Amino acid sequence: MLFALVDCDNCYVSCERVFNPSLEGKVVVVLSNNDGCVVARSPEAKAAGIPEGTPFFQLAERFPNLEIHALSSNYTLYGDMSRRVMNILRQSAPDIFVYSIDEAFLMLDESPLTQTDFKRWGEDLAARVRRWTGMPVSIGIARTKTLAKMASKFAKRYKGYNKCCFIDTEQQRLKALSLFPVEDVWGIGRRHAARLKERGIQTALDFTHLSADSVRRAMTVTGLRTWMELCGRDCISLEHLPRKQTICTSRSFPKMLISCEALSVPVSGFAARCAFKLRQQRSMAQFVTVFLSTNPFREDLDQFSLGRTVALPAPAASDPEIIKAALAALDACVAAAQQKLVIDYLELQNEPQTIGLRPADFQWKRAGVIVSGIVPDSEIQTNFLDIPTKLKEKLHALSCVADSINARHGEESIQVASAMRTVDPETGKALTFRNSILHSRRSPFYTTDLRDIIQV
DNA sequence: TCTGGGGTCCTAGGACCC
DNA sequence: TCTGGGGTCCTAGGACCC
Repeated sequence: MLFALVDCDNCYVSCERVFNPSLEGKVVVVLSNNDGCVVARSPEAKAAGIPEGTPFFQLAERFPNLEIHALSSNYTLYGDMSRRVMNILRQSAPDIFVYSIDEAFLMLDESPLTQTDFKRWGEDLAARVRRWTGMPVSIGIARTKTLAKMASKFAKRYKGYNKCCFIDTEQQRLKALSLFPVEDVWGIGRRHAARLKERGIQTALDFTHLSADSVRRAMTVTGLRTWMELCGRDCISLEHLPRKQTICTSRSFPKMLISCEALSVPVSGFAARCAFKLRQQRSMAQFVTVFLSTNPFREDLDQFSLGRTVALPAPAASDPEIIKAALAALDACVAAAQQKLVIDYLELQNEPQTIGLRPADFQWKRAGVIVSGIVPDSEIQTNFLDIPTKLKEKLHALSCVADSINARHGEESIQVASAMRTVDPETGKALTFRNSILHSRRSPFYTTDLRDIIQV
């Protein structure tokens, strides 16, 4: 068995360039929600030294002489382009595992009967994806997934590979390991890389020379798996549950929020979004968690973060049920935050110089909803004599109808009112958590909205 | 002024049970 | 005087990924 890892080059930037070729060869970055940080960079941006995660507002002062094209993220466009690329990959290999929006593993049959020239096959596939979608991809092929990831980095880094690197023989494996920095290995993050370097481990090859025992001690079995994969033994399984075990929707707010009332609007929206994701994977959740946190960058303000979980009476995936539980969890969060303020107040009264002072309310910068205890909806036990069960079924059916209306007429065509209680004073339109996110530099929805279709 | 979002896995340690 | 042993479950926190 061989694994091919197909990875889109600079995915978000490449999506933008497909529809706006004038960005070709320029310094381009794509920003996170609210135009916060740099999340994707063109090769030119990387070469210019722009680090990933740089706050947008710092770009101008840190790179005054650079002409930077900064775009808001357009996840609708990226998701659609990703789907097109994955469909082409699916035609080339029957067994494919989509690992993220820009990556997929392809399982390749290596039996002597097939006698495929894999290097050539990979080059053809990359060329086909490019021709049919405009997206550049790099392909790594090897006997383990970790080695395939490594191969794809070589394919990306050196033009000579013609978009595909095949690590085939034992000599090629050792050579590749010796050229590969240990911090770039899939599964070795910043922390472990720093500790390894302290011990003089620089390359992936050095890492494989450690004993299995010492790797296990320092990096647990996950590190040991990486070690074995680099040695050529396939042991990272992709038997991933197609159903996620937790689902989370969270956002930072453009402006900080204080009151429970103000928080209830985005929290309802996050809850509805989680409920939608549950229905998409045909599952239901048993628990709903809400978390809040203040702005860690504002050292002048009191910092606090907390979360509260509410158990649902029965597994659910309808908007009203998940929202109701989320609002209960939000109430619990706000009550706990109030309690913390009271304790802080009592502490202030202990010191003569702070007697009479009252701590300021917390200013919340970020909130989120997590649903957990996820079970397939086919396994839900129903009791036909139970009236609440009947009501549950109706609520679920109602949400499914809303899903199909939104699929047909666009996201947020119809939704639960508690997620849109505020109105934009300027436009008079209902404000939801999604349309209140800033993305002033977003490209059009070229592939998913007829009004945005390119005119030639 | 302005600083992202969504996941998984593993381990240690405490609570609890008989 | 002398105070066990074995197990499960849950949670928080750390580490990793894109």
